[in-house]
Amino acid sequence: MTTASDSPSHTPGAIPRGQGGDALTVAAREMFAERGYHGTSIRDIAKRAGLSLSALYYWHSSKQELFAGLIEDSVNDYFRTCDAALRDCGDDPRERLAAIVRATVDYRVRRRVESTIAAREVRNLEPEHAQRLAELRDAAARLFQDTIDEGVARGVFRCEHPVEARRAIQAACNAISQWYDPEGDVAPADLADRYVTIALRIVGVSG
Amino acid sequence: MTTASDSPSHTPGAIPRGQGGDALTVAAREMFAERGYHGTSIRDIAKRAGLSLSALYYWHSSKQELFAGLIEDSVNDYFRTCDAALRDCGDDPRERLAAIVRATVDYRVRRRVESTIAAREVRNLEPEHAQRLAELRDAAARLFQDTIDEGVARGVFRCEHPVEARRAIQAACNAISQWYDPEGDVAPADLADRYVTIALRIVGVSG
Amino acid sequence: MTTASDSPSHTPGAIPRGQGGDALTVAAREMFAERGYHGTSIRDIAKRAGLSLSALYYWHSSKQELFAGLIEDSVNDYFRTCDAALRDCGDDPRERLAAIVRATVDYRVRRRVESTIAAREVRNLEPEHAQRLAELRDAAARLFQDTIDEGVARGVFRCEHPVEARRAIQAACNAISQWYDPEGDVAPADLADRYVTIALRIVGVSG
Amino acid sequence: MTTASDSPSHTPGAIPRGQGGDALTVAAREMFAERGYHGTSIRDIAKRAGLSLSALYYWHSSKQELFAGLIEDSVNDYFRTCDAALRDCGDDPRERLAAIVRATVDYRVRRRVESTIAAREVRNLEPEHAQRLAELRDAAARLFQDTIDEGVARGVFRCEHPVEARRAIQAACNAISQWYDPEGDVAPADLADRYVTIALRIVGVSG
DNA sequence: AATGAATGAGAGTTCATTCAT
DNA sequence: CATGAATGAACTCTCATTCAT
Repeated sequence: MTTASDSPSHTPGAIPRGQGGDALTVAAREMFAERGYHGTSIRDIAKRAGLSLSALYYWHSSKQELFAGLIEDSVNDYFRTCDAALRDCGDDPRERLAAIVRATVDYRVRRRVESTIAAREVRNLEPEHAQRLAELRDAAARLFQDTIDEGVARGVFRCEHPVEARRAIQAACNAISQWYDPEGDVAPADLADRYVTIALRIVGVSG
Repeated sequence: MTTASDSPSHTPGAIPRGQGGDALTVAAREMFAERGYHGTSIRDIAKRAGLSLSALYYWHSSKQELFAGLIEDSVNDYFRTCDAALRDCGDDPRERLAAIVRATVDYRVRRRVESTIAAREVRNLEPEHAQRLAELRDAAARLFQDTIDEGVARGVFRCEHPVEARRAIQAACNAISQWYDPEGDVAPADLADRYVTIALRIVGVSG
Repeated sequence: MTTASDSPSHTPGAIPRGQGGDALTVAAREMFAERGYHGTSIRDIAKRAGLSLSALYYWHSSKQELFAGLIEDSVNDYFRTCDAALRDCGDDPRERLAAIVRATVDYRVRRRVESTIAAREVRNLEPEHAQRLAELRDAAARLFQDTIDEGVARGVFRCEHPVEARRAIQAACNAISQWYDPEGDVAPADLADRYVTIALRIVGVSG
Repeated sequence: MTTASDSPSHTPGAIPRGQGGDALTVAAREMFAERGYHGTSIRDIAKRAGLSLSALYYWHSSKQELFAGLIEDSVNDYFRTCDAALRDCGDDPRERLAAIVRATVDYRVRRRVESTIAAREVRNLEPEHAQRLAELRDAAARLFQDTIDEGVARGVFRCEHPVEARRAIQAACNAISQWYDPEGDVAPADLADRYVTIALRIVGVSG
């Protein structure tokens, strides 16, 4: 809950919630999503947050740190969501795959904006952060892959190219944040159901 | 075949191939893909092309024009590929969906680099170009959707949510350019086969 | 007295006198006069002001704004000077013409530098500012013309071509800033007397 | 009649009239007048002349040379005009002053465009040309001044400040090119008459 | 906890000019 | 007589960042 970006980066103890710090991350999230990392200037962010440029530097030590904080925050959220979903379910591969898909859809809908940033702007992370993100990305891929492979091994999934299957499922889920309209008429839970069906079909479980 | 970006932007007739103009588009393509639009400076592009900054301006009237040219070129290629594929096939929805998927996979592999650019950097196109690209994007979606809907109508596809099906298929195919390794051991044709299978499963045709 | 160009262009209230902002307008005035608008680079201005290029952009939003500010300032000064002169004099056309000529000479001597800029560099003003300046120019012409016409009507001026008379008087006064040497031996007040005589002769009042 | 700018600057023998060379000087004259020296690019000139950039360099060795040629041409014209006028008149100061004024007005109307350039853009001449122009300017001033002084000495002019008188007369005449409209309804000859009257009044000869 | 003033580096773009053909 | 291709320097302007207050 307490994230790096809520407290001044150089005095990491004090947590003045709800003030300037928050406005900045909100503004940064929106603008990075709209215009990308290089397309967004730190002045623009400060202006949209209604603060001075110097105030931004009080809360964040650099543009990169502000940016990386957003992404890290969001990715951590994803893993917490996955963990929670898997904790509450048995060991049947169908059930497990469904849980992961549901967690992914949920995340892509709930964190639509940061999600888009993380997908498109990774290359702008400095090596340090980039590597950590790459590891998390791999971890997510393994989560899917292990479940699929296990299903194939147990004979409940019928799937000649499990790697492609995993890629297709992930790609489909990840794309959601690019088109989902929170004001539209498909509820997140319904959407999750539909993507579970799609995922199961891809691994050869005809719904 | 003859593309806008091969000739000086102010005399759009002549085609001096294999010269400075070409080197520039090649360099631009690579760098935009690696670092994005705003992350790439036109000095970098000129340097990689082995030309001076001013030479770039001899061939292209602006960074934007160079950028938009690349994307337009690539997108036109996609549509030519689709058209050709559909021309050579019957009217069975399975056959048609397979043809479109194959064309899409082919394009995403063949034009891996521009493809990534087009997907991630649309927002950096100026309105004029952006709109044209949006229209083409819609046209591509319709190509998929119409085929799927027809399949459902004829009863050969079994698919409760054809819009999500289309989105999943497109997302899966589009993602290819993000991970495909031309030096890897999966031939494009094989890859296409695997994605045709995935697509058909998504629309309820159990391969 | 307080002019737009003394405060950062984006917070047009505060007036930090005697600081960087002032140095810039001083430098700009001199250089624009010496080399003209296009002949003066913004780097030159910053250097002469002893500031960095970026500091200039802290105080002024663009070269044009800095330029237009100078001119506007100076032209406003002219009109204040004329108004004051006319307020303190009766309604005799001779007295009034003398007052306007005196105000004009005074201004051309006092604001020698900007005066030259305004005369030679109008065409480099962007439409918006240019139009406002044109209107002020017309107003000045009318000030002279009305006085002359009234003198003719009352029979105190003898003048067959009052428009040419006005043009000649204005041209003569305006040219002063091109040759006047503040270190020379003609005091501004004496100069004004001489030009009053010339003006009156032009309208047929033999001094 | 044959001027420097009509023949290629590096092969000063051949004179192919009426072709590219002429178009260039015409275009240059217009653009320098409209936008000033620094505001006019050599590309703009070539384009307006309907020639390529390289063609311009065939006819002129540099932007400066093209520019200086225009001005020199025009100033020489002025002196030829003055000489002719003075040759045809007696030695009465009134007659001589009238002749010079007439020549000046004639020139300012006939060579309106270059005239404006010469007045406003001298500072952009390189030292070499600038000095020559300054000398000519002085010569012109002397022409007026000598005549006025002679008139005063002979007692036909009544004029306490003959230098200011000269400046006023010159300024009035020179300004003509800034406002004269060749399509207006004042014929050059009439205009000259009016300015002769003005000049004589300035030196105390009541018309 | 926040600001106003300043900076150096680098952005995209245009300039006058050259030269082989 | 004229062109197409190229260059290096300079242009206006924006960037992320700093620091005294």
